[in-house]
Amino acid sequence: MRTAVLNVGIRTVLLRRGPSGGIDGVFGAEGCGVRSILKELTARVGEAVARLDPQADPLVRPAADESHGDYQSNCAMSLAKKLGQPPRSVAERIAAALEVSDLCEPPEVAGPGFINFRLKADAMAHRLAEVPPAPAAGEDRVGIAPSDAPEKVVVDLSSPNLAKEMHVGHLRSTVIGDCAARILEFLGHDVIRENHVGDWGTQFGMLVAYLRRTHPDVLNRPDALQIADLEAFYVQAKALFDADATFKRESQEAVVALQQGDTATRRIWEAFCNESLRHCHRILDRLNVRVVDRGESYYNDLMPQVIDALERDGHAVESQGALCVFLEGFKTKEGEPLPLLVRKSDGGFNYATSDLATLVHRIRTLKARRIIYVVGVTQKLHFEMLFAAARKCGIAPPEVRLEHLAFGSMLSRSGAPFKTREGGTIKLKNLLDEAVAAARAVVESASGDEDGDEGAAPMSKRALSREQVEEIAETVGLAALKYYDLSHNLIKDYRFDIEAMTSLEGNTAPYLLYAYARIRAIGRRAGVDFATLSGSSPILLAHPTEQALARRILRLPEVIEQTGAELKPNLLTDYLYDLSKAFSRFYDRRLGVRVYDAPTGELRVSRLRLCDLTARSLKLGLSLLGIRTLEQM
RNA sequence: GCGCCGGUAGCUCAGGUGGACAGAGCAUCGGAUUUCUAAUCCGACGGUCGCAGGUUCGAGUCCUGCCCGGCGCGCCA
Repeated sequence: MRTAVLNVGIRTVLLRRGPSGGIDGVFGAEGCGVRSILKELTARVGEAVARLDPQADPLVRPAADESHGDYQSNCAMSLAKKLGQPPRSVAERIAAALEVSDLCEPPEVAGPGFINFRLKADAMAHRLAEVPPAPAAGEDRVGIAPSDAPEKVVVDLSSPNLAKEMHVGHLRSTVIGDCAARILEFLGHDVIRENHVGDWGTQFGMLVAYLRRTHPDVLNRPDALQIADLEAFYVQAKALFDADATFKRESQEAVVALQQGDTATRRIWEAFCNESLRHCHRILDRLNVRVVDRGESYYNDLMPQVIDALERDGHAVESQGALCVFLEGFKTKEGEPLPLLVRKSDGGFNYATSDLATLVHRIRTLKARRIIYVVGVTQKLHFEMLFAAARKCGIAPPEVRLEHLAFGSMLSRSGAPFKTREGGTIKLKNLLDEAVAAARAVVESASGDEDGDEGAAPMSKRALSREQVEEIAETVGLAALKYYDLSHNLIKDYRFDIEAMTSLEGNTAPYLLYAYARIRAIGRRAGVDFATLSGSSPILLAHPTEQALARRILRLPEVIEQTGAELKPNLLTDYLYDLSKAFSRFYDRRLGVRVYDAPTGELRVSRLRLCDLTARSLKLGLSLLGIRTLEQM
């Protein structure tokens, strides 16, 4: 699939070559300075290579080793094999046919047949100078244009069960799904964030019955329902259910009443779900995650229609009393065909039923062209079967992309399952509090010592009030949690390590947030308004650290694009860390350059603009991860 | 049993369709320095990329077998 995506991307660029000879790619809209250099070079190499083989992939990528330049093309080697010619001579011919003098030094052929590109400093400077200033209000795109081929995308994220409180198991889906949605939105797509909450099933009969007993006034004032501890409420109801036969009967009757649409029962159920959703949104608000709530019950009426149609069309057949869709390639332990069960032998519906109905709704009503399920890897088989069944039954036509964005589990620091000492689930709220507390300790220890240790003097000028510390701790703590999650390969399990994630050193949110705050402080101290620094004066890239920083800033469009194409957030986190390290070197007193006391006024403005572009790139990148920045730390 | 996913430096992890000596952070050790927010920068140390074969000019990456760990495998979600 990855190959297909890349091929499509390349073809798109080639088709879009404008009369000017420039590439109006995803990042090349008029008036928006920064285009993806990777795309542009890919197009240029593609044109040169096409003379030898129209099918060949230009294989342009950032240089593996900076000593070889900024970008490299690896296409000559494989092409040479195909043509039966020496790879170096193929590379020489491609290099000779290339027209890249506006961007790069003359390309060099090296090693077995690599073609190396080194960007010209003035080309980089020119591109950076084209980036428009940040808008006074609203989103700063840092000069990156949105896609001109927007798609309707559904991201299925978070999706807790309303019977209980959100727990640590919901963190990854929420954070990863939000990140995917943000990146796709930024790229210009029309994203619907579906919070597919569990609001139906036998447990809700029990909860309704328990609510009747504990909150007799709920019917009179359903909106006033408050349950302080949802988890405890569930546990108490369950205990009574197991111990009390009368209550058990009431619960079962409530289930039936719910299914039959009994008004009073449904009002109680609704009151409970709304209260539970309020709990969810307290957490989602805190995480700054926006969703559309649409519970499983939303599909109640649709399910029988969908299933009846499957049965009528012969896609689903009865087996051992259950209605099944048989699919090729799936087997049971015994080697028998493994079907997807879409209706239980008791006539009831299950997970697969509601997922199929949900797909129908998303494709036919919401008109989604791409549906991304952000769900743990343990459900991989389920989604493979679901997708296969949806294809087979014609619910999902070929042009609709179905993706399971699978992620591994969050484990405890020791590598064991992440549970309380008693083996219970950990509430998500408690986890957030723990991260914020750890961040508070870090911020307090670094923001000037009230105990008055040796180095109090330099810190005193940014001593923070209690309120400021709280605000910073909240932002840093949640950022640390999200960033740590997103900076790992999604498919793998990872260990929850509060110290590592809140550390101020290394590839962490606190490091990046500090880097950002530090750059903003430069602007404040320099007494300039970055918004007015544009245009008039040039960007000068003479010093090696200036050039290194420029290179990093210019990679932002291609990194965002690739992160969105592959849905791998750690590509973006790695980039942001690399960018801020490049800034630290640029700003280093020994190996870097002077900024606001630069030798000339022109250099001062140029360097301040580099600071501004770095800060804006960091802010944009972090915002796509769902992380807020701070002007001061 | 079958299937899927992992196994990379002491630790935590990156490694785009096979490509240039396998990268980073932490930890450890050494250096810079009284500062443009040092919450920094530079350097060193550290790896038979689970094992064994194979394909290839070239394999952490592809193929086969095996070892270890995790997950999943008909009426839960």
